[in-house]
Amino acid sequence: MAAPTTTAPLEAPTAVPASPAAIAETPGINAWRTFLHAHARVTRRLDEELQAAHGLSLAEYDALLQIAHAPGRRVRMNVLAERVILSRSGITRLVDRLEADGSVERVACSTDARGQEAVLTPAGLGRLRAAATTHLDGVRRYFLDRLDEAALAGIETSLGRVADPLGPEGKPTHEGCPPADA
Amino acid sequence: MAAPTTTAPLEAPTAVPASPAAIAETPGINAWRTFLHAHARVTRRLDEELQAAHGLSLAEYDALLQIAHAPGRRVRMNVLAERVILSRSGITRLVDRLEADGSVERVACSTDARGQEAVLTPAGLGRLRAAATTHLDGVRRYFLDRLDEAALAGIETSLGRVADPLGPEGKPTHEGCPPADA
DNA sequence: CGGAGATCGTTGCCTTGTCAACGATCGGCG
DNA sequence: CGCCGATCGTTGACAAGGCAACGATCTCCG
Repeated sequence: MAAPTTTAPLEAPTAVPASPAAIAETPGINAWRTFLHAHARVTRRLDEELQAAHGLSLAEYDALLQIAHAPGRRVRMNVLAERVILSRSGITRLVDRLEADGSVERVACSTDARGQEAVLTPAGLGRLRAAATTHLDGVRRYFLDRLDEAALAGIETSLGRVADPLGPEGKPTHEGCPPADA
Repeated sequence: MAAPTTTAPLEAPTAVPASPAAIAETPGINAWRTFLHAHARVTRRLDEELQAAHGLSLAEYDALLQIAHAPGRRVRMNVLAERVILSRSGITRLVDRLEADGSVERVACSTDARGQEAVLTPAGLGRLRAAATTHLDGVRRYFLDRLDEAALAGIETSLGRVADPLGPEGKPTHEGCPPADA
């Protein structure tokens, strides 16, 4: 999803003047606008770099990372979807791609015959580690280096409040199908 | 673009343990993660609401808004593209859609025969104003209300630094084709 | 003036991701 | 046990956006 950028509503349809003078009215709206802008710019950059250097999209990188961090280096499709914030079909396709280039394997879940797990292959781990360098470097350059510690802390707690509950999904993430091989 | 969510790299491929214990290593990386998460959640919500209530995507809303704020309620495709952060082809298609439902008209630019301008129609203005209510309400609920003034100010200046130059585009936005009718 | 290169908006083709629908399976209740 | 609704992952059809290429035009420089 490309990320749009602005927000403010408009004046009464008064004459037909032209003055873009009255933009900021809802207090704080500029913070929101800045937020959107920052996200759009940075993620686009990061995605480009990751793609150029390793042929991975940001979403794919993220998925690999999630799998790598999971116990047994395996994750139920299910869970992966919500961790990466993608629909189930989206995850199916993303894992299709990762499987096609050998980064991941699909195995049936031992405790639920409906389930599939995405398991990281050694190749996938290698790819991820290589990509991580690029990615973290980018995050540093575009994000971390521009902010001092206080700002980072502020962002973390502020936006944490924003990211958290946000509606009718209060379920804690249940770990799906803890692998019998651990 | 759905927005991916995580970042951290991994441990040495030690044994094959399973402990996701060592995640945060690059200092500040959590701020980044939180940032991504907050964006993904909030924009998805806002987009859904806007879509449901007015049949507008966030990008379309944004484009309408940009046009409405421009002098003469008209903007060169060109300029619109960079304001909404979309490629030129992306803007062509977005304006196609807006034109199809009568929110916008395309007119040739009087001073540059290559140029097109997107002009807001009265219908488009109406749609925008209706949508603005919904949208601002959402922004308030999901974003502004969760942050106090200090946090908002912090976000604005911090992320402002992040959004700003960000690479080889230092050109100030030139206003394209100031309309002869103003 | 005239030609070379840049810029503008559009288009074809491709990728990514969503939604709705599907078959398979799970879980609970009679 | 047997059925019914919920859940899982996949698929087909589709929307949105990017890239590369195009014709038209502009701009600058000789």
